[in-house]
Amino acid sequence: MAINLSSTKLLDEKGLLKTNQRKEILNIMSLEDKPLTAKSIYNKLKNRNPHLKLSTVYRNLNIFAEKDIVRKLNIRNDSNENLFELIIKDHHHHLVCMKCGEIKDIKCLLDDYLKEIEDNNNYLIKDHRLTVYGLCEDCK
Amino acid sequence: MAINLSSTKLLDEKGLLKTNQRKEILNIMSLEDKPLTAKSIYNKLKNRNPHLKLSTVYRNLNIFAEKDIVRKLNIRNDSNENLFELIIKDHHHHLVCMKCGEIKDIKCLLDDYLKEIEDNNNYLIKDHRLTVYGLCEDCK
DNA sequence: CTGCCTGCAAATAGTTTGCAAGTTA
DNA sequence: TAACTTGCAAACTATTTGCAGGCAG
Repeated sequence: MAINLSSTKLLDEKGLLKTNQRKEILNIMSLEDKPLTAKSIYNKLKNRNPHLKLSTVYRNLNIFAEKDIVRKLNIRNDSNENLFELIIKDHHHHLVCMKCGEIKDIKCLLDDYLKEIEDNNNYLIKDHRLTVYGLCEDCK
Repeated sequence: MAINLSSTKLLDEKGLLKTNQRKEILNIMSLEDKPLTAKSIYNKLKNRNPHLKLSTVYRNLNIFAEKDIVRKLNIRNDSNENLFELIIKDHHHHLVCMKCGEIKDIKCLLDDYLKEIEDNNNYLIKDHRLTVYGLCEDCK
């Protein structure tokens, strides 16, 4: 389910300069059906653009995160690298296989629960992240 | 709600040598009502034991995590440091204030939802972590 | 042309590791 | 004493930053 994304339009909307590096980063992220690390994005792109630097990827991912184009997950991979995913309209969570590392998207059914938390704790709830860990069909 | 913990008993049960450093780390963690970073544990302990090294804290937190004494959270603080908490019998989640950083424990009501995920995806679910972000009473 | 962006190199910061000396049982 | 743990210093790895040149608008 690759996302159909117009990277130039998105960059325009957010008031960011439309550079090739930025468009390529967004395009790669929209083609993948899972969160990516800065390094994996870099590796996928450096064939086409040998001048691209990892620091540029990091820099833009941070800018995208500030502009709510991208979300920095609080799941990290085994190498302690951050994972990033495009923010798209449908909110979802992640189901992670503890053995092979497969990540699936799962739907969110937490609205009632969140309302209860909000009332009980006198908080204004803004966001939440759920990660479910288990063994996938092949690994269990 | 500091946990009443016998660190020596716990270390015994897990087959770990009962050193002062380990006991002190566990005691500090049981006194705190929130997840701690390696550095904050180190800072709290180095007054009493000036020889203690940060690497020793890290080393033991990792050993504790392997032995299921401690849990490494996938929330990180602003400095990108890992947070650790004692694993205690009652499962719970975290409610984090986005402004002041306060972390509260909240109860888990996800059993039905998890069962549904398990069935829908053909996974065997082993664990899950929810973090809810918002603004606390004082910050909102 | 003007300011934002990138490549490059070097710095930061969190965490890990090798080793010799010290401690636990 | 034998095995395990710690202090110490140094390495490692992910991420960030300063700067000069390059590119988008």
